[in-house]
Amino acid sequence: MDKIKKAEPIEATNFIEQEINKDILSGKISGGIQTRHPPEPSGYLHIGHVRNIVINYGTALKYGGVCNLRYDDTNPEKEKQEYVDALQEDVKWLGYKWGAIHYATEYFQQNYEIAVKLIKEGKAYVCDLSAEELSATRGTLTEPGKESPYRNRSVEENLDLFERMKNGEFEQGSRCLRAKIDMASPNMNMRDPVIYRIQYLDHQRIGRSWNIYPSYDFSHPLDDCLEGVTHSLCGPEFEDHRPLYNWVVENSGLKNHSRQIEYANLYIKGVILGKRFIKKLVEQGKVSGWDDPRLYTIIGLRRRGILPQSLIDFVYAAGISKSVSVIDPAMLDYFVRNTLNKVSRRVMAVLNPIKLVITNMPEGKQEEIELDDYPQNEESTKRKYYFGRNLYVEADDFMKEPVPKYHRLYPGNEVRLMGAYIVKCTGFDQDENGNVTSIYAEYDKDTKSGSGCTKKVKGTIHWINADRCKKVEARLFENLTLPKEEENELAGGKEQGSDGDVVINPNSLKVLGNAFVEDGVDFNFNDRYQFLRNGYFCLDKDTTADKMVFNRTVSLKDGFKMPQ
RNA sequence: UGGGGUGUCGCCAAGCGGUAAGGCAUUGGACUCUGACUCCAACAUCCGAGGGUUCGAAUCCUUCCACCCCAGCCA
Repeated sequence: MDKIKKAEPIEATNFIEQEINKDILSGKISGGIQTRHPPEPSGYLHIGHVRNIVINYGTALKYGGVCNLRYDDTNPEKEKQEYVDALQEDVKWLGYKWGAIHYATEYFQQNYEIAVKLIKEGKAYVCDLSAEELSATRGTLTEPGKESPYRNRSVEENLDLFERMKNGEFEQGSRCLRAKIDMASPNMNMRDPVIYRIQYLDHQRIGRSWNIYPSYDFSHPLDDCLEGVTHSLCGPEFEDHRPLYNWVVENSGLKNHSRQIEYANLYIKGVILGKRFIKKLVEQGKVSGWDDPRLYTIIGLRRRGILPQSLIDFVYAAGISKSVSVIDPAMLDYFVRNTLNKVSRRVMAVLNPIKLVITNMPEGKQEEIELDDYPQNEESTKRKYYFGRNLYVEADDFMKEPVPKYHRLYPGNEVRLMGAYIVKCTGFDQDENGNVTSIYAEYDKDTKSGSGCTKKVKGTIHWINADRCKKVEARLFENLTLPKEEENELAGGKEQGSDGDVVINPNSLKVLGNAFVEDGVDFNFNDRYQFLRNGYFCLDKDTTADKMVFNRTVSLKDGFKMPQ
């Protein structure tokens, strides 16, 4: 805004910054850098939009400039106040600050005046062709279009007709205002594009105050210039629109000229991002809502427990270019873990419990031990916990007959119970189906953690004291969709259409209702936890007074490959 | 088959005429009371293909190929 810093070239990290540097060096830009974040409030933002946000706010920030949030709300047919509100929350959560909030609808009067100016200069005309007729005369990719019979109306007639459009005298769709450019242009966008349409709709912000609405191609460049935007950064689909953008800017009579630069969208392999696809999943009840933790909407990622810094790091690491990028989800996981690793409190939780009885520990005896809250930090707070006779360990941490390189519990083997003692497995019980029902072990009193014990064992496992625990629900997630082959198999060999119907991965949500956590830990919504050896977790909003629900944000990287 | 854009390691991505950065993934190994983290090492004789210019090209020229976007009174 008024405190924009005069821009200096910076060390460019991508082609957009290179272009901006050139503009500064060539003197095209004399003041500060200004960008805009122009979402249409027609849906929830997803991880692909995070790139737009990072680029627009982040670039302005780097140059000491400003980025305004401008709602591109020129189509009331698709927009809702619900989305307007959600958008701001998402941007705030990501940690970016806008210079000001604007709405495209704020500029309607100015847009209108410029349209009138264009008419007076013979650069725009009212066309009476129907949408179908207009489409039929636009030509094709290989053939030029035909000029509209209304193309050469007099300025007076155009002015009168446009005024009457504005006054609501004509039926919706009966007339429109078109820019007079070139019906033979190889660029379809330049074939006398529609710049104003009649629309009688209740707009979420301005109600029924306007009967005519400018199209994106007309309002966007104008609003950029009006607002003082220097660089209008947008998606690749607008590349073809750039000549039109420039045409509007040059003919607007506005002094500030904004420059449009396009960059590629961000996709993640196997992740559903299309607005209509997500919407369909929500409507069909295949997910619990726009904030289902399996969705890559910003609210979904947030609910899942991902921290904004991870998203920002991820976007920068992925880079910004003009080529289509489909990123490996493992890369996102890496940055999610990387952020979480630094801030998460370590606690023990057993997700798939199996009983472990320490036979040489007397019934009823509870021995105090000490656990680090943040062992990854130099300084860590500690908490008390108790070792006893009746414990739970992870079912995965026991095998009747070990596979090679298996370092956990099996008859005869010793492992360390984290923070407590080394125990030796002495036996197990199983039911008639061979399912293990309990494990037996003896602990070695000379091996208490922190006692200076020098004995080493290959495996250390986490555990929960059955007399000192809380039962909770843990929700584990996998990708919503499966790789194509598996998906087709699930669909009975039928190829899935692209109509938005997807086969959901049956394992995309696993609810473990019999999980246990330490009873001495006060869990809260703002903190992040690493359930040791199980992954990063956070409290879900479904938590109630008597049941805590945890989402696994992401698992830990698992270096052990179980041989088959 | 018109126009616009893109093609560099499995996935991203630097490189802008001087002889292939980096990240993720992967693979070894060290460390480890998380098989995590961290650390160290390996990982494109080659830049979509062919031809040309040059002492020298991923970078320049040329031909070809592949993929993406555009025919809303959507954005």
